[in-house]
Amino acid sequence: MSQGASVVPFEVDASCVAYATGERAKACTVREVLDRVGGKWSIGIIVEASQAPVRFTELERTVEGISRRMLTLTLRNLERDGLLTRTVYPTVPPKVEYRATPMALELYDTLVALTGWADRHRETIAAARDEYDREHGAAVA
Amino acid sequence: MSQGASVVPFEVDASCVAYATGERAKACTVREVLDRVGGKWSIGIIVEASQAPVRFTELERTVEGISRRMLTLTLRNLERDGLLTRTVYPTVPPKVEYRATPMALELYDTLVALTGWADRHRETIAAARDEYDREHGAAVA
DNA sequence: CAGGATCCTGGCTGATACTG
DNA sequence: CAGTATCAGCCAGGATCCTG
Repeated sequence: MSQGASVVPFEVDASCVAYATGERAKACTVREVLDRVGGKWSIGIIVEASQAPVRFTELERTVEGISRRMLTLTLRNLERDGLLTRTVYPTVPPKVEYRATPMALELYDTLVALTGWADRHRETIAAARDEYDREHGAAVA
Repeated sequence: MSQGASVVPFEVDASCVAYATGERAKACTVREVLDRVGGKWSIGIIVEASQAPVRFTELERTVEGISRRMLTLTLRNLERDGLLTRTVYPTVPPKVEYRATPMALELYDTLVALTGWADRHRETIAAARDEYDREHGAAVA
């Protein structure tokens, strides 16, 4: 985190540059990737599927608030992007297991760091929000 | 985005639990925090503002693709949550500087890790996506 | 059990125009 | 320069009903 540089266009690493410039053509943009991961339910699902293989209904209960539709959609997208594998067991009551791919597992630590950060600062953020609302007209929901 | 509390079967750490259970009441949910950070433009702005103080127009040029409106809105939200400070210099051409707060700076490394991961795997993801589309009837958008 | 299909809404978002 | 205001569109997301 260099802050000394005064002129500093950006001394960021390649990934951030690619992110900022929206450099495409090659493959997915960093933004495209982040959009997928940053989806409302993706993180929760990836985290769950990183612990152990999970079944559809399991996720439906674990990831609170998700609708069946969104679970299906998110699952499909994550599978499409190679972040989850979907295994169907042709048993009589169908059984489908989702598990994180190595690529997704590699992301796990970062996600834990992210949720950890969020967790550590929630109160501070809530406080900041309250104060901001108090100073400025309030009511911003 | 309303959620109820419940039980989490897995042995995740506290942050993930808080995330999964959507435990509120205290402060912001982990999800609420992540929603803010996970916004379409937040990461880019935080990353920029973590390098050095940035001005409005600077961000407008650096964060490619953002509209003036969204820049303003995202900036306001980030400021409200205490992730950015806004400094107004009452000069004749107005000058406003945004800089990341310590809390946001703490997040910087994680964000770099995240964008780094995204960058490293963009091609893999694009490939997985292509293959998925080829196997399944294509057109899943 | 694990989806698929459909309908519908609200919020995020972009485009455009105006201002201190 | 650094915003604010307004209008309109898209689509993520929810609710509901149906199936292999």
